[in-house]
This record gives sequence, structure tokens and C-alpha cells, in this order.
Amino acid sequence: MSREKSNIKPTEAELSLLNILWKMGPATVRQIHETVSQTQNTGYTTVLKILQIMHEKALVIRDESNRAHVYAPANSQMVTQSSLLKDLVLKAFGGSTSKLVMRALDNSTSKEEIEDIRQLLNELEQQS
Amino acid sequence: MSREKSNIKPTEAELSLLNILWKMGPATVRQIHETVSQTQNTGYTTVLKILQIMHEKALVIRDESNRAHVYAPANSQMVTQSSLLKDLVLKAFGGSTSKLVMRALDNSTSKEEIEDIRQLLNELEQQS
DNA sequence: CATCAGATACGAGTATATTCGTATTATAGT
DNA sequence: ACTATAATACGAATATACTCGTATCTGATG
Repeated sequence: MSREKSNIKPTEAELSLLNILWKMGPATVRQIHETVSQTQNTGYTTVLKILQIMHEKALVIRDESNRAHVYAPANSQMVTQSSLLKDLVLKAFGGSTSKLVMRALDNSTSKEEIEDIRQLLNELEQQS
Repeated sequence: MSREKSNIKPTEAELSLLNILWKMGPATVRQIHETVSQTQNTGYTTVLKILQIMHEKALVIRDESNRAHVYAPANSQMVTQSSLLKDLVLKAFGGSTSKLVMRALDNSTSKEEIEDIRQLLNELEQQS
């Protein structure tokens, strides 16, 4: 079983571009660069290069039918978030999701957030 | 405010050594390497070098009074876990801890884990 | 005090990530 | 078709992570 799909963990720079794509939807390098430029100081060709590398890694797909290629995430935000979480659970929490969750809640969580989570717990419990 | 304490994110190799130190307590390079060797194939000097770098980064402290230096984590496991979580929340969950928690719970959580977490929620709610 | 085992220090090679300048290619308007 | 514009492709420079071989140092023992 070689690596068919992109189970690859995106790097930090790659993840920041994915975040933009999930928010904007499919976009050209120019559009992505414009958005990036609002918060960072990154050259156009840098963004291009990272997208090309992401394409090699199958982290994004691209439509080459127009001259300006249109990039889109290969995986949903949900899938990627789950994958990153799984990785952190393994490497920093001994494989225990609940330990991670409890540590996350320890820190700083508002009352509304607590209610949201309680709600989710109820739903989860009914399912299983 | 320069970086006094080690708010530095440990790399993957560094984190794996920290995990060993949290479990074993303070240890020499030899002891650490023996433990590492049980699961990985890593040279002695590689472990040594990583520990030296971690010392430069202030991720570990070391007692040099004996010939074989004794290494110990600079930060508790709890603090490090929180720091890693905070980082992931920022980079992959738009700063929302509850989104992270809910995604983590989505995936795979047993009934006992759900109960543990509900318990914690109750305690948190009483505090605030 | 010479030697040897075992420890640290150092430096270099490899790999990956990030950055951007320059070259090349393609398209639209004249 | 020519040219200006704007896109991609490519290659190189820099930074960090990881790995390990070799050199150096230290201290215990004969």
C-alpha cells in the first residue's frame, strides 16, 4: 500500500495556503497571493512555488485548462484537521484523544464553548 | 520581551526524547539512547546531538556535575502539550479551541472517554 | 602516570522547507 | 505577425532538522 491519497502532513506555509483556499474556494495564484499579502509579506513566485510543490504532493488539485491555473484543496478542511489532530495525539498524547481534549479544555474555554461541546457529547453518546 | 523561557516548539525528534524524559525522569544520554533503541534505530551520537541542541534551545536542562551529563525536561509535559495545542489551534482551527475539541471528538472516542470529558466540563463550568 | 573505556564536542553530509530572481512560455490586442 | 503583459517553470540560496563519524577529553584502574 503506497501512498495513493495525500495523507501527507502539510507544512506550515502549505497549511496557510490551504486555509485561504478553504475560505475562498478554487483560486488562481494571483488571487491567493493577494490574500496572502494582506497579512504577510510574501513574493508572488514564492506562493506559486509552494502551490507547485503542493501539487506534486497531491495536497491540491489544479485546473490547467486556462492559462492561469486554478488551484483547489485536494482534501476537505475537516479531513485535514482530523489528520493533524491524529498526528498530534500520537506524538504528544500517547495516542489518547481524550487526554488531548482534556488538555485543550483545561486552558481557556468560554461558557458558550463548553455548552457547545456538551451538546456534541450528548449527540455522540446517543449514536453509539 | 525577548524569549526568556522555552516557548519554542520542539521538533518531532525532540518531542520523542522529551516523551522519554517525562516518563523516565532525569537520565543520561546512554539511558535515553537505550530506551530509544527499543523502538527506533538511532545512533548514540545522534541522540547526544539532539540533546545538545535541545539544551541550546533551553528545551532541557542538564546537570554537568558528573561526567555523564544528566538531562531533564525544562518544561512539564502539561505545559508542552498546551503549547503544542495552542499552536495547532492557531494554525489549523482559526484560533477556536472548541472547534478543535469538537473535531477531535468527532473522530474516535469511546464511551468511557466521553464520560471523562463530561465530568471535566462539569468541573470547568463550576469554576467559572 | 600511562592506558583504556566511555563520555562529550565538533563538523560535515543529507534532507526538507522556504524564499525569490530569472528564464521561458502563452495570450490578447494592435 | 509583433509586442507587451502576465503567467508558469526552473534553479539557486538560505535556513532548519536530522544523522553520524571522528576527534577530543576525562577519570578510574593497574
